[in-house]
Amino acid sequence: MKNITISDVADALGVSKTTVSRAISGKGRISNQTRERVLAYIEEHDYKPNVIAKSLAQSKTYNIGVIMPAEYDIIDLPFFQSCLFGIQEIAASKDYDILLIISPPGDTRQLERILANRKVDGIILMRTFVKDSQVKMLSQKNVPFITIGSTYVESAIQVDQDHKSACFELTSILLKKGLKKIALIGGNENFVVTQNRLAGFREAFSQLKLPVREDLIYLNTEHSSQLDETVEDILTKNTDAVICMDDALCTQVLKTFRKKNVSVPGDMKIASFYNSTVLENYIPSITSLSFDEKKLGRAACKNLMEIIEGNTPQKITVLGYQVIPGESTE
Amino acid sequence: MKNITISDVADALGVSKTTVSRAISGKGRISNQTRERVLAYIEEHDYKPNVIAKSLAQSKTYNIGVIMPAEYDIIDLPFFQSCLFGIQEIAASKDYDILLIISPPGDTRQLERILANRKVDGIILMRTFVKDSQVKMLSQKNVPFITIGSTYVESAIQVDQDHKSACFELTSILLKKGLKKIALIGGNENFVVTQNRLAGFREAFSQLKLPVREDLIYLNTEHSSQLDETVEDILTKNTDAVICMDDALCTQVLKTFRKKNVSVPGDMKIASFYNSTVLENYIPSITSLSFDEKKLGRAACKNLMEIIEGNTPQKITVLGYQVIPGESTE
DNA sequence: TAATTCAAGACAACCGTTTGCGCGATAAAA
DNA sequence: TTTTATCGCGCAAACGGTTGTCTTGAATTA
Repeated sequence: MKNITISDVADALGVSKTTVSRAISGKGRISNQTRERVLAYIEEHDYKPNVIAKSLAQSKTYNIGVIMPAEYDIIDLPFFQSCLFGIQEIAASKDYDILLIISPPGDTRQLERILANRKVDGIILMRTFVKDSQVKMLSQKNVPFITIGSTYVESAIQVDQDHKSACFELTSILLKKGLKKIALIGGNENFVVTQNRLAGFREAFSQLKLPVREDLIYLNTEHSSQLDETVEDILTKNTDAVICMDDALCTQVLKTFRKKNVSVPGDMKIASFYNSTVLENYIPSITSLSFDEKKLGRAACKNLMEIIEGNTPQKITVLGYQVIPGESTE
Repeated sequence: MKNITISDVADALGVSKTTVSRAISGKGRISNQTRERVLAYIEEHDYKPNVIAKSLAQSKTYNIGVIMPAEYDIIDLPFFQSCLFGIQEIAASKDYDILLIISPPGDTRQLERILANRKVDGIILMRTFVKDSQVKMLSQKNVPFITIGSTYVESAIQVDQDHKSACFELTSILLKKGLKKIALIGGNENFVVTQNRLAGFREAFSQLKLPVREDLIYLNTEHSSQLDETVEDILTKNTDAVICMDDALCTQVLKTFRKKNVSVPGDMKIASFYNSTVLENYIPSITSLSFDEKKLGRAACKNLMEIIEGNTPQKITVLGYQVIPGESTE
């Protein structure tokens, strides 16, 4: 069964393709009467324009590319998922679809192929890295794109969560409880978020005129064996509290604590980023931060749409957070 | 800067577009000498064919649609992620990209729009439901598609994990330890996997000529409040062991056990599906099943490629599993 | 009434490929 | 030598829309 085309519609109504096209797009000169006649016919016969042909004529695909870093040691899944849902929500409302690009941050090949093939009208990067070759590449070509998470590339339009303030506030809360020896365990140093959180951590100390214990900052802590050593080290240093930069790290730390009979919050306080499902069922409940990732995705997608439509959204959109107090820091 | 087109290449070399097209595709009659001359020129000037134009001419998009159910209470994220990675791997190797479709299982609108717009060459459903309206719709239209997870629609080509055998084996292990009063806590009854697991559970009993305690089967257990009641109920019934159909349920059950001072494995044994990161850091370690989801994604995508290329893959591909023994059932 | 304006819509070129068909040249078969 | 196959390649028509320009007839103005 062949699909019905614009010519079929035109012939059936005894008008030209132009007229049908204009009736649909609403652009160009056409009488209301004719427009309605065309639209009625289209409705009745369920004509759907061929988007491919439309793409070719207009150089527009109605797809947006969303880049998800293909890193297996990142347990940021709920983040990506919620973010995607937010993007999808806005995209769908404008009849755009999502082309998912899964590649390691340093690898621009798939992205380049997709751009060369003109398969998308714009790009959203769901995570950015300190020296992000994808961001660099995108800013050189003339493609609309949005980064989620800040980047050092001048031209990039960004949507971000306020990780710096969040980490500042979390750290401050602990410091004000008299906990001075606070360890910070973080993941990949090359994430821009990691840097931002670190900055907030430092600022909390300096604002209270307290010294940061540099020896208690542990970044790039990914693998379980390494993390065990880290915890070991933390314990020998008579630490008061630990802030974990993600919830997967936190569960591991908690496990090691239990193995070593370190009680929380008795012997040690602990707090984490994201109040994700992974932590939800811990006893004691864990103090953590809550960000609205779906909102983040929505904001990113809205901004991208603006750029695609030729407008210029504000350069940086920063979204808030919430501290969720738990028993683990009482 | 305009993009270089096939006509530019043809003109530059003094040949026709036909010849250039043939040199690239390798189809049609062309001398080796000419082909190489064309390919060399293309390489040097970095000509990339316009995929949109190609799509229009060939009615082919080099996109595959992947459907992810937009259900917030499903904590199957690692499953979907690994699956996606597997799909991506195969797709990319054939220069296909992934169009991500996020919709609730009962909602076929986005899917219909995408099909009407001919934006994909085929579809993969990452989860199927008992009465899956998406599957039903797809099997009516003439679109290549693969379901992950079995379905009752005749024409569907399926890739599946052997949840029935897996649950059978897991249950058998417990039964053979003398644990007869086994509770089964499951999520959404409308997932086909849920049904399959239930079948395996039952079979384990019947094979050992033991009666299934129907009153210990708890399906559709999603929300935390409801789950608490369920656990309460299980405890009053003097149960020996609990099998949780997913790891998120399991962590909640474990939490409630701890609250009520039910010790694992002393007072109660427990086992779960998937050995995901959520469970990784529990003490005691949890007995669970391990499936290779990435492999599943790969298999699904390979089969879809077969269909798209006009071949007929086998109707059902079933992948294995592994039981990961833990301290929780010792 | 003639000249001017303008809205409605048709025509045809164009977007960048693929592909069926035809044509001349060369090689093989009769 | 003539007929037939085969080969290498170009022509032009698709694929299904959009859009700038032109035509037509009716309304407006002088």
